[in-house]
Amino acid sequence: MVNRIPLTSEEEAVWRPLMRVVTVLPRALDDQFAHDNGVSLTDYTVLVSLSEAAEGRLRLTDLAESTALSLSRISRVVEAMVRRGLVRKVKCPRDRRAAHATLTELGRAKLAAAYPGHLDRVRSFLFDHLSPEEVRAAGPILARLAAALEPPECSACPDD
Amino acid sequence: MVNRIPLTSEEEAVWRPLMRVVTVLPRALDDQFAHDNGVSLTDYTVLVSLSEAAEGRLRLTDLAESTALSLSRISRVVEAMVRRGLVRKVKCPRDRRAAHATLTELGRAKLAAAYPGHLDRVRSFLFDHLSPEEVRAAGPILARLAAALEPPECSACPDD
DNA sequence: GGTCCTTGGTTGAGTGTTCAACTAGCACTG
DNA sequence: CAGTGCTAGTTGAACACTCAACCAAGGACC
Repeated sequence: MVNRIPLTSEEEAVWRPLMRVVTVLPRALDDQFAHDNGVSLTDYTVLVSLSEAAEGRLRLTDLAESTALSLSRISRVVEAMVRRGLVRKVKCPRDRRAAHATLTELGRAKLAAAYPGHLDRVRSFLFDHLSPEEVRAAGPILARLAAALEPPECSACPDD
Repeated sequence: MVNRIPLTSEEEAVWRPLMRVVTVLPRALDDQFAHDNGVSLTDYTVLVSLSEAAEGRLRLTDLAESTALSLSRISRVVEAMVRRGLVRKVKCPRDRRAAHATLTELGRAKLAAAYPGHLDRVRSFLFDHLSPEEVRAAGPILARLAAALEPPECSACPDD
């Protein structure tokens, strides 16, 4: 079942820098946020998710899903953001267990303020080093990889 | 100085799944390690770095560099691994400030035991979803990105 | 409308991680 | 060889994150 043939050197040449990117990139982005604005990368991700949500609100569970963070983490992060006035939590009238998170004006403002610097970093970390063709080619590949990592609840996968 | 033009949709299609991969992949690998063997992804990375080091040893600072982890983290991680008998710490005779970390037999054994399962996951997360051409194409690109993230001490970069 | 199972969310306690302050040893200068 | 400054590593204290236990509400079934 386990394939013991080691990675080819070409595979190594993909895996190693990928791991490097995966460990360094989040920290690099986080540092930038902490430095420029008073929000962490996690906070920023939450702000973005909420700003893009239909009706501008999300249940915590959906927020967790859309940010790829655990529910307990989202629960605490949102709690902290509520304290700082970035988001609001409203009890869902439909399901009294659920809570919706929405952006406050301050949250929206923080997001807008953080955006340009973030964009700048994204370019300098990533797109400044990729040709347009590479960008075009990378999209579908990354989408496939991201999908492969979601498995826990695969929507329409054959039972394996 | 800051380029405020938002990402193109093609860039979005790269950035979003990349962030997803970057947040989910480390956790997925870590879970596997925690489950299969008694080592974390961080531990495993340390074991690999040491096993590949010239003379089989590295100063903590170099270990931090080669694993892309902070020195203080490495210091604590190594301390914990010493307690568990996976590595040994030897005072460097040349520089009495420095300490070399080396693998113990147990550490080497743990690494060997963890390797096949790890390999398996690497394939199922990554290489099972890439064609050989994609692998070949991705290597140099990722190398470039990883290099772009290292900036703190750029070896031969023009002063900017 | 009671019983049982599931889902949404919170929380206590433990672990991991970071930052800044610190010790100790090296290296250069005079 | 005192003085200054740098580098290797450690550590306390704060913070982030996770896991598992938990409560409260919905839903299904009888």
